Amino acid sequence: MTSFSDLNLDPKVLKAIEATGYTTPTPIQAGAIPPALEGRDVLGIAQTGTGKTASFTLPMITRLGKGRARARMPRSLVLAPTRELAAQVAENFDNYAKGSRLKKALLIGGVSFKEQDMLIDRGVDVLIATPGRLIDHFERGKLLLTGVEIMVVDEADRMLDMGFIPDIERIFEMTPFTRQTLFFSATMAPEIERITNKFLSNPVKIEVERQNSTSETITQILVEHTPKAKSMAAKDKREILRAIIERDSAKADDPLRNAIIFCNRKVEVDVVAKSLKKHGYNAEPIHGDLEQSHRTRTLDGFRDGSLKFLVASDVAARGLDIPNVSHVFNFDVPSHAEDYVHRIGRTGRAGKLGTAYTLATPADGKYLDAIRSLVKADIPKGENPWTPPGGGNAAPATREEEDDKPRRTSSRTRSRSKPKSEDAPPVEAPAQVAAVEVRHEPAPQPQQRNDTQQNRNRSRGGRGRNDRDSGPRVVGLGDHVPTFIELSFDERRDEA
DNA sequence: AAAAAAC
Repeated sequence: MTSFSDLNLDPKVLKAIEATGYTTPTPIQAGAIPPALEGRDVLGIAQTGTGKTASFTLPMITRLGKGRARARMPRSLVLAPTRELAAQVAENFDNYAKGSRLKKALLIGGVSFKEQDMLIDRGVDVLIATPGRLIDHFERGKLLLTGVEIMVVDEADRMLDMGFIPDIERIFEMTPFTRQTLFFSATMAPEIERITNKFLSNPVKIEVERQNSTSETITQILVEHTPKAKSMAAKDKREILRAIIERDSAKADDPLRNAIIFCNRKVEVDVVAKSLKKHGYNAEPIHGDLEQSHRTRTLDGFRDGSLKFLVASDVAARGLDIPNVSHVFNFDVPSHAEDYVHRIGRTGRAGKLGTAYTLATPADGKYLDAIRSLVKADIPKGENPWTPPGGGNAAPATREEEDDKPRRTSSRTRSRSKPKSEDAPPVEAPAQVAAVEVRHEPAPQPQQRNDTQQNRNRSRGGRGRNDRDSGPRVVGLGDHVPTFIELSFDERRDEA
């Protein structure tokens, strides 16, 4: 078994790792760090929770150790899809770069440019950014990416989901082709494949399975409910949610200590958070419409335990590393099956046990099917601890007056009936997220490139990035005008 | 049916 000390990392980095208490690299770290240190491109196929972040920060710090940043010319660049993820990478970087003199800047939206500008002006070794803000800085002429030696794309599949791929391509094209690229994605969708073929050069491909501690430690439970009317679904689910919270808080083993409650829509996040608060629960919402400072504060509160219930949109579904989350609730069944895996992966982390509830109504059938087929397993059904007043679950409507309210109004917080949190024995059967195949492919063949000329002539203006494999035809950087510069603002906007 | 990311 390798240990970090076998990995040729900078002694100062090793010291910082030691201080964190880790001794053994995770599979993605063991696979990615050695080639990354050699300067090779790396294609890492790994989920969050596999130690992915350290697998690029550690070699980056080591490799950047020598050399010095120049004003406005960062030496490395890390791209992350959300502000929170970027901030998390920055934190990780701070931890491991303690002993070094490396300067870093975090470029994310929602905060002022001023401070970010100042840092860039002084020169940074590491730039950690979300695509939008990075491009904004670039457009203002505050930033040159021609000095980037190492570029990291984290959570590429999520970037794809969020429509960032064109931005990512533009950013790739602003950096020198001589850069080293470390590229991470949980899946290899065709579009991701295309990007990696285009921008990675003879990468070392490392594919690791979802960490056991994630899948095997999560108890998944499906709670089904048939509302008397469709419009009652949300209200009923809020009742069910509280009933489960009450029941599981009182459990002897693996009791509920805290929870992330995922909703599909931002308005629903607000409604559920408000409703929980109204019922005396310590809950706060988090989603993209909230001010960044508020988002940060809320997340910090949840991390340090002062906030017990985080009601979240999918902004918090992926990548966020929050240890000690005992429960995850899918208040809504996610409409993208992969999001299910990401959401429930927020619990059961670092070897701890976790419970993931999914509240479903008959309308969710086809999404549940998609989830079942993705995880290649059934989600065990658990008991619904809430009984609607005056009747069974599937009984015909008797309280129509409540149902007929317009949707907006009825989804406002009006929940009032006390949950009947009888001690229905929790029916739990452990389910596992299907393991992803493990494949280590240390050295795939070089890509065959013979379309250099076509690439060069493409209307988007970027020269073919693949020229790298077919000889030193591209000389220097001067002939390359970043694509987005050639487009007007309107064109850029229309492209998006 | 949506979320996220730039002013």
